[in-house]
Amino acid sequence: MLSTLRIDPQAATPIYLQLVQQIAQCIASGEWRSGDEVPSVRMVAQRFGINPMTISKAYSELARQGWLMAQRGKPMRVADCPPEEAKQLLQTDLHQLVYTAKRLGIDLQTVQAELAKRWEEQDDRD
Amino acid sequence: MLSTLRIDPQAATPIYLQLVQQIAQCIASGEWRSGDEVPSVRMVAQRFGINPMTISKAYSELARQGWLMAQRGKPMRVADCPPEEAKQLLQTDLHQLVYTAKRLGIDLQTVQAELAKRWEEQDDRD
Amino acid sequence: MLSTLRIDPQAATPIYLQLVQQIAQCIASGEWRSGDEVPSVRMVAQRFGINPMTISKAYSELARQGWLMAQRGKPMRVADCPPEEAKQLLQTDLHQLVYTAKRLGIDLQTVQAELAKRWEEQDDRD
Amino acid sequence: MLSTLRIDPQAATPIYLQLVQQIAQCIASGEWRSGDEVPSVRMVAQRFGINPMTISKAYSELARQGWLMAQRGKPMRVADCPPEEAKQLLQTDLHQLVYTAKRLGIDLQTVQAELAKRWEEQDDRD
DNA sequence: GTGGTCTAGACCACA
DNA sequence: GTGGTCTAGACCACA
Repeated sequence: MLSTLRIDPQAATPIYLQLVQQIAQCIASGEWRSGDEVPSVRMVAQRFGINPMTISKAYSELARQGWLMAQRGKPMRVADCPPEEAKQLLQTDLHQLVYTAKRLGIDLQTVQAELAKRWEEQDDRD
Repeated sequence: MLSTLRIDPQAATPIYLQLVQQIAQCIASGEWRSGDEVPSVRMVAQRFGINPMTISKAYSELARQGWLMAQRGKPMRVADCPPEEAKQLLQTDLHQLVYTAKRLGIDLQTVQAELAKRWEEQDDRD
Repeated sequence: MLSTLRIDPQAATPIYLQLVQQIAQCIASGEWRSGDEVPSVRMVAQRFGINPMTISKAYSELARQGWLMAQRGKPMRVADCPPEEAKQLLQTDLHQLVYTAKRLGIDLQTVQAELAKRWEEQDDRD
Repeated sequence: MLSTLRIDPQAATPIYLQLVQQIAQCIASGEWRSGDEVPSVRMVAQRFGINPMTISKAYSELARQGWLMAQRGKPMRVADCPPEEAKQLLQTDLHQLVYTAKRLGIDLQTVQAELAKRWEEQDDRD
């Protein structure tokens, strides 16, 4: 499960937030399945050379948002029913796009065309 | 020109960045025209109750990106030729959207539909 | 006797404490009677899918508080004379309530009213 | 504002939670007023001899819950409109009390009487 | 000045 | 083994 995560310590967004966003997407996309055990704080810490508390902070936030379940003394698990926030992730991006496009005076048709073009070119990885 | 700007001191994004993004869009959209004098640091500061240093930082960044021109001793002006970055603004948002959609396993058709729906509903102001 | 207990592995309060509190209440309320044999550690463990050590810890704590009697080699039993702590359970909750109410500046009359209302609505199970 | 807070490093409840609960009550009770600047993380840390991160964690949680407002670079403030959770504080305690009383088979009248008695005796401080 | 993030490392309750 | 809390101390962006 760890092989999907990409951490960039140099990035502007804090490390713990990078983890939160990426793991949320892993769950929303079904890559991490409900009930799966999540890699332990220590494992992730060692794997990426990050302080355990940083991962701990990310996991806590994910539990608070409902993506993960915490059970005392046991490893965390992917929550049973991925929350509504899954769809929310896309909506946030759509909102930003529409906002920018309208401000720039670009019409829907052009945006749609650009979107289609980009869809072809852009690797899933980026 | 100030009436378009909306500053949210509570937001996660720093105030100076809010200014940078919004002013860049004002210029890209033609709302602020090439050659126009930009409102002085003091004016903006007073208008929004923000520290002048914050506006100053935003203006410097905008000048660096080529949106504004600084002339010693004179007020800043909107740059002659709005840079290529105008289109870049949209591309950044498109990139983020495509990335999320692909991760979630949503197909292009669905995204286009959602985009069209959102386009109708979303006010230019939001 | 087990059918009364409700364990929530997700809850913030440790499982062993959930057991302690609920069993103490079962005894205080007379549901579990003096002299009754208590379900074995293994039975409880199996029934709820909990680690036996967790139940063991709860039983020890209950014995220490005087709710249960341990007899070498024999199953534990409900203690002969339910301790004074029975009343104590209510007092603890009252203390917390009064503390909060006074801090919030709510008067006794209002609290009494709220209490009566809640008394009607709240199921015994909750 | 600091003189109201009482921290017990020995207590079972984590220090940061003690802070969260007490400050929430200070706000709900009107002792800390909307718009007031909150003592800085460093001040509280020094005052109680606690690590700044512990206070920081408490403040973040309070901001997340809506009790405090964070503004980048400026001191935190008590939020404009204390959230609905104010009433929630009392309800939580009431729920616990009713639950216990019913389990013990105590009737409403008795509980009310005990409540009144306790109300007289119990100091606001406890 | 402010809060936010991160590290390195300790100790804890819990299972 | 697990996650949760806390310390001491550093560095950062921001105002």
